[in-house]
Amino acid sequence: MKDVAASAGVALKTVSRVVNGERGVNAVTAERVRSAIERLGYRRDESARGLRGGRTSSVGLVIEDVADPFYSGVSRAVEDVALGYGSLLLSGSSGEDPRRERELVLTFCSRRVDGLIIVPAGADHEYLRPELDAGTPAVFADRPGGLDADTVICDNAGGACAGVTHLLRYGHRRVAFIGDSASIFTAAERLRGYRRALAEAGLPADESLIATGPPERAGAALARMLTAQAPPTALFTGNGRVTLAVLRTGQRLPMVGFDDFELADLLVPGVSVVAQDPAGLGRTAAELLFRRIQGDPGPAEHVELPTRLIPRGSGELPPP
Amino acid sequence: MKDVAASAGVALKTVSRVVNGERGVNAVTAERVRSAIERLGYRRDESARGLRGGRTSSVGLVIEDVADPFYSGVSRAVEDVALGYGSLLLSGSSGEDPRRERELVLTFCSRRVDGLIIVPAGADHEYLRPELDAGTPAVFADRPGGLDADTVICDNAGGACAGVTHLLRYGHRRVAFIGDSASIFTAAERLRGYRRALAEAGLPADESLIATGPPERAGAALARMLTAQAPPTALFTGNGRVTLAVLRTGQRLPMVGFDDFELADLLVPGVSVVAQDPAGLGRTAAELLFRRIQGDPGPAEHVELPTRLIPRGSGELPPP
DNA sequence: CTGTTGCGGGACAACGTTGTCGAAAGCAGG
DNA sequence: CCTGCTTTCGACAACGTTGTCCCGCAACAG
Repeated sequence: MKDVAASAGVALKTVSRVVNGERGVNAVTAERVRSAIERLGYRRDESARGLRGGRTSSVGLVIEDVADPFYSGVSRAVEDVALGYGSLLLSGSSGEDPRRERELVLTFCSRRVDGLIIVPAGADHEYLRPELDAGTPAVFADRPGGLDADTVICDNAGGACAGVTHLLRYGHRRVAFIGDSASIFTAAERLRGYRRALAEAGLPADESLIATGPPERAGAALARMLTAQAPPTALFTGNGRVTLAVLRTGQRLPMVGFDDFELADLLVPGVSVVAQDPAGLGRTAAELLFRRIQGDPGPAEHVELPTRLIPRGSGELPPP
Repeated sequence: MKDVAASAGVALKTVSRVVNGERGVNAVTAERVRSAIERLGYRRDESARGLRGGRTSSVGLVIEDVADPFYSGVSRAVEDVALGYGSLLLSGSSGEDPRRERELVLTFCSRRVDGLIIVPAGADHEYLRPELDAGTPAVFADRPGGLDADTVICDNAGGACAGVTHLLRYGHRRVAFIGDSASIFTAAERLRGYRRALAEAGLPADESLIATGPPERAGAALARMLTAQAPPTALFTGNGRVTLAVLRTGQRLPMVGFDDFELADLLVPGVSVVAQDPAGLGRTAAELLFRRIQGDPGPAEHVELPTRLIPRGSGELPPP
């Protein structure tokens, strides 16, 4: 910018004015400055700008893994909203590791993001306190973060309950549940929904039909259940990765899965699912965040997004 | 930092020394500073740091769409490499729009990224010239960028040739090609590979068996071919989206698709594919970029990554 | 006692911006 | 001619860091 000013024979401030489209610059002078900018290939330094003013026009997003279609959908939606607000999205994958999540968040804070959207990997977010106090808003997405901050989550329990109830309607009385580790909030909620569905139907919950743990162990869990004395006649899976793991075993029994996935409709039979809306989740969280960034002071909001049952065949089969 | 210095009763520079682990600070003083940092919740401002020093410890990545599994795989790999180099990844989706790509790249440059990885949407990248001249390295990934910069691409033609040859080996003589718009580099290359395979087998290329255009029109194109006088007995699809579009038509004929995808193995028959390695692409491009950032001066490199044919059933069927 | 060395620590400038203030010049009205 | 207002523009400080230079002090050799 200094060079541009020298080249155009004006003061620094005048260049700044032209770049920012402020008034108070003669048209002729402005043109001279603009041509100097063009000639020198000058580009305003956003980080210096953020240093001087308060805003950096950037927001941070911490997800579990960009390569997971659910989170990449979230990411894309947040990016689009940020674009609309003239903001850049910084995003990173925590890989479900609380330490890495913390590291990412702190990195974003070091870059003075205007706000944060976090899919919590850990339970404790006290480390965020200084930032929140300093006025950097944060929104927790997909799972609650423990702090009294804005939160956008899906109706995990309700969705699971609806999915299981759907199976019960076709006459099943022994519906198994295979889900992710119970320490993960969404997994626990969905298990809660499963139990609620059974309770509402007046059925007892048989603990031998419930398995939780890493998705890669889901296949083995199913095999155990099917070879037991009283095997299930239907299955509810707690997330997309578990659903895939189960499908790969080759075992086909009536089932409904949590999370929609590409090609679910092309399998035979089509896989009935309880679908979340990743884009909606990302969009809602981002809109909420930008409202905060723009100064909305109200109390923390807790939004719950609905799920949608999509029947495709696998969930509409009666017991043998 | 000023506050920390005041609170610890030392000078600014001493705090800076402690934060950066420089020597020349008494252990007692250092401890006093550290406790002040803790007490005040101080966090070094990375943008001010980048302003003073040259490096910002960040790199930019422009892809077509994070929500596309291929690109999210690339993104994840680049992120992992960047993490290893202590660098933050800024990434954005161009949506195949050259204007948006340019805008993103310039935004990244405004933030003074140390380097760029670009999946080119447009053909002209002259706008990058000032940055390259200023010493910001750039690597083009998946497609060449026109400039004389480092490039990492897949062996599109070779992969397509291998896929088509595979079909020919099973006795097909009328293999159709349905691909993305010919204006896209990868699509054009794959079509070239298709033609090469036919030529090598001594077969004429029947233009009525070749269709290019947006994936959503692939289904219609296939329908036209199948109802024509001399329909194809096998099909090669030019990318993952086209493959999906074709599968959704419900038409099943012997086929091989470019790009692997989740669940390809669970369809009946399993879909044989020519697989690219998105993680490998991202990793290679990122490693190359960081070598440049660290000062490697050599001439522009052009890396070509191999593809892998994965037979799953759909490509191993003879003509009726 | 003097000169030298090393260590701990501080003052200051600079990075590239922008907000604040004020100066100079032009113009209208008296 | 003076006064008051507007337009145009520049000087300067400040944002949060870090590199450079310098100073004071203790230890040590001569």
